[in-house]
Amino acid sequence: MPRRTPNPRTAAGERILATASELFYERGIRGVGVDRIADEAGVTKKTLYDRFGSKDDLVAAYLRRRRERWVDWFTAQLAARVAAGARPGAERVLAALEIAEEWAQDNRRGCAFVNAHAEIGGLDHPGNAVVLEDKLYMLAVFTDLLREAGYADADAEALGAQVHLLYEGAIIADTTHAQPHAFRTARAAAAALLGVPAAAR
Amino acid sequence: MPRRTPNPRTAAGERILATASELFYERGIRGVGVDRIADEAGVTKKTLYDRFGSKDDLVAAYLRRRRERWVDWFTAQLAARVAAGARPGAERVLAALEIAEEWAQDNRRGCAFVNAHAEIGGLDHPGNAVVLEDKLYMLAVFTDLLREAGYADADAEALGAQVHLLYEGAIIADTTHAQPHAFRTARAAAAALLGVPAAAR
DNA sequence: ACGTAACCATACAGGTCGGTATACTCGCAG
DNA sequence: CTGCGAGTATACCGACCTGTATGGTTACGT
Repeated sequence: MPRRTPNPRTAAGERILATASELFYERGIRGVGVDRIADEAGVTKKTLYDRFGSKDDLVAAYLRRRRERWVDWFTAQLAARVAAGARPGAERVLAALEIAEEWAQDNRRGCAFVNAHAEIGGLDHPGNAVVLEDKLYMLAVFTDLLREAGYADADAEALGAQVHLLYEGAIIADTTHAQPHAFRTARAAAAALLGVPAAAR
Repeated sequence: MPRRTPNPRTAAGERILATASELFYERGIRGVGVDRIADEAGVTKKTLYDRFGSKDDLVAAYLRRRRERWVDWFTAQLAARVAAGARPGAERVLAALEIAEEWAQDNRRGCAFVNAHAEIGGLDHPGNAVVLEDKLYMLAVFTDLLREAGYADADAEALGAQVHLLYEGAIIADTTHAQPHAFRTARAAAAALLGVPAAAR
């Protein structure tokens, strides 16, 4: 048997994934070698391969982990805003965009999934499914927020898709420094599309 | 003197740049080595370095070339729509989004500048300036189209920035396959923002 | 007590990376 | 006719790449 069953759920596996996540995000997937990941995680390369099987699979694990973290954080933040009184519909959509802005402030390299797609998009790579998953999830977030506010299905889908474009566009405009207030602009546009006065902020 | 003055304007330099442009776009910057570029261009590596000085500079040349091509093509397409009767304001903004969609259909790997930014964004790289240039240019396209239609400066800038987010978002949603009709959605949103009925198409 | 999973350390294979060195040929402009 | 720029071919450099091999240690469950 060439290699142990890849089961990353060990202390060392956790350290590897944490290190890889940071390095992949900050320097790009192709910009980091497995040697360096193992070194910085205080682990031998053998352990890395025993836990994850291959670099490609480690990359996929990185993307899955990142998605999990984002979904958890985002969900909690949104729930907090709801608890604080954000009403269904436009208010919660704008809240979602504010949350995204807050995240972006601590994640200056932009959307990990867009970046990953730029590097592995053309290839047959286990990470690509995760990228698509994230994009579809965020699209669903917006359409669901509108559906739950009583919009008819067709309207919720049409408007949700439009807001989703503003969301994705804002991340790009923000990270590339094309627009210093990209998220504020996105909120103004979303407010207009949903027919409510734009809160100044 | 270690190396001749980098002047890419020769037949071999042209072949190198053409080959590099295709490979960089299709497989990513870090996904292509200079050896391969030289090979496929029918040129020795020495010639490549004589013409371009370094891989980083070749990457910057690729981005500049790509930008030039896009600006030329986009300008011509927009001029054609204007000649065909597209009136100032919303009509030309929607036309611009249609042109972008057409380009995207032949450029399935998405925005070369977003992709490049994902790979070199964190680094001190000569290509980064070109990326920013492209993003600021497209932002200016939309604001200028509105200014020329008589919008007050502040309105043109605010609305232009909103449409720019839709544009960037549409490219992302389209290339990642998150939204199959991303550009149509962007046009619907832009039409709503500009207060005109959305042309079905 | 024994097996086994999870780790350690070292080494190496086979290839690619960006970049340089040497030596040569061709065509053209002074 | 000579000097130079543009190109060829080949070889090399050290560093890095993903991945494997060998062998030994620790801890834990049955």
